Amino acid sequence: MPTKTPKNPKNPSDADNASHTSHASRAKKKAQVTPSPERRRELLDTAAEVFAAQGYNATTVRKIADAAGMLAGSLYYHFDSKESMLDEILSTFLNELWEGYDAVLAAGLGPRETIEALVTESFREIDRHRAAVAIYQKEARHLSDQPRFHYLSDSQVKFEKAWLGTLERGVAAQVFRADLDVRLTYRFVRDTVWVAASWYRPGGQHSPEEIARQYLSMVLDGIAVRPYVRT
Amino acid sequence: MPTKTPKNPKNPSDADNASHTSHASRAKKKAQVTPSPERRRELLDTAAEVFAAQGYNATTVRKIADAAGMLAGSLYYHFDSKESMLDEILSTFLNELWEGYDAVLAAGLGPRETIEALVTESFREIDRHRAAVAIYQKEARHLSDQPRFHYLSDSQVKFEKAWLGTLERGVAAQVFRADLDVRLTYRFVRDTVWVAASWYRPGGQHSPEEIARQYLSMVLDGIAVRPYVRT
DNA sequence: GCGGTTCCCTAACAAGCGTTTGGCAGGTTA
DNA sequence: TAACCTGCCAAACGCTTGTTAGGGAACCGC
Repeated sequence: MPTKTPKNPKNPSDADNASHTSHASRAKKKAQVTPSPERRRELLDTAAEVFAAQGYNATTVRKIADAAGMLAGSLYYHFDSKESMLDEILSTFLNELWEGYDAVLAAGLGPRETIEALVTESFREIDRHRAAVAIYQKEARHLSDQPRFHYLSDSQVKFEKAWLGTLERGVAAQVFRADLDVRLTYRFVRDTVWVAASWYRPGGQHSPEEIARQYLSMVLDGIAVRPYVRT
Repeated sequence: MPTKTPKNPKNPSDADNASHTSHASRAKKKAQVTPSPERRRELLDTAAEVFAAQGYNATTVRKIADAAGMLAGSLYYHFDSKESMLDEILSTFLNELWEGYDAVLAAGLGPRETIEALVTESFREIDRHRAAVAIYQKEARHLSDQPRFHYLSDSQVKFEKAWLGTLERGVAAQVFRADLDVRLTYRFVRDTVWVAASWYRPGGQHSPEEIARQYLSMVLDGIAVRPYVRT
């Protein structure tokens, strides 16, 4: 990474709307320059697509520019760096994700209903942010070492707390099996949901809700035929 | 990738022991040079570890050399290129995997027992080739575009045939539920197993067999408590 | 003690990387 | 008409990358 630390560290009119978790705190270098947010979104969408397909490191800034129909340098009118594109993609996704999750967790549902709602919400997020989810899965682990991406770890901790907590509540309430290792169960449920982003294509034959329904059916009841169940 | 196509395309004593699927067919350039296989293994192991931790593209050849306690150029005494290290890591893993799988599939077990055996075998492979599995998962998709790595797609096709076939047999034999989308179930089971490589650490508190047992229990019977089952 | 082999180091190479700089066309405002 | 943004291009920058060439130390069999 030839990041020759920029020579003009002037710190101008740092006035952002401050809702984002991470990239919002970064100062905007060039003072007079104000690119339109719509174009940013467009470019971030194509960038996310390329990142997801090729991997972040394998994606050159020239490939992104290519996909966007422009030249490499032109991207720097809209963004500070390649890394800040990644940052914005991931943090935007996580913000939206937690909006949904927090709503579910605040609803005061029972353990089973909470799991069902979380899974359904997750598939909706995958539907909306397929590329971002795919990037997250591939890169999160080694990104979270960098200070800039610490919010990834934070999110993961929060994530684990929500899911694990719900599972434990469920075991205590005897709606989930007590003979399983809860951590193992957590990872099992978490992974099965999110890896779906690697094969899911929006507009396919199954809606997010339908996929969620089937996944939940498998996770909760298993894929084996039951001998005979009396209720 | 500064791969300046080598200027000496001489094609010497091409005599390999020809068991490997992919890299074995590549000619050895330098005629007089014969590095020891043991050292190769060692270096490949550390390379795999770094690849798995940082991602293939983010891993520079200098980092690998560092981890191995040598200098970047020295690696080229043992290997043609960075890419051929990746190749050898992946193909070695896949060869061993298919040895195990083929044995299971040839055993003539019933559908449920086949699934159980495949899952158990998979966790054993994860135990043995954790790094390679992690690399495979992160990189396989975009690698299989390159001709050199076409064997990854081939393997995936074979893989799908084995699992999907077994599941369908199971549905026909009424040991697996018929009300689920079989493809979805396949992806579910497949993903459930293999993502474990991302958190599994050999020598942990659970043996591969124990993890397999719990995973199978979840996949087959679900995590919900059953009302009352009469056999 | 000599030729050969094994394994690594030193030092460079050209290509590709992310990024910067300056400028120019088109639209908007005055 | 002039001044001013916005969005992009053209061309270069310094660094890092994968890779190579040549050499040298240690050990071998003879």
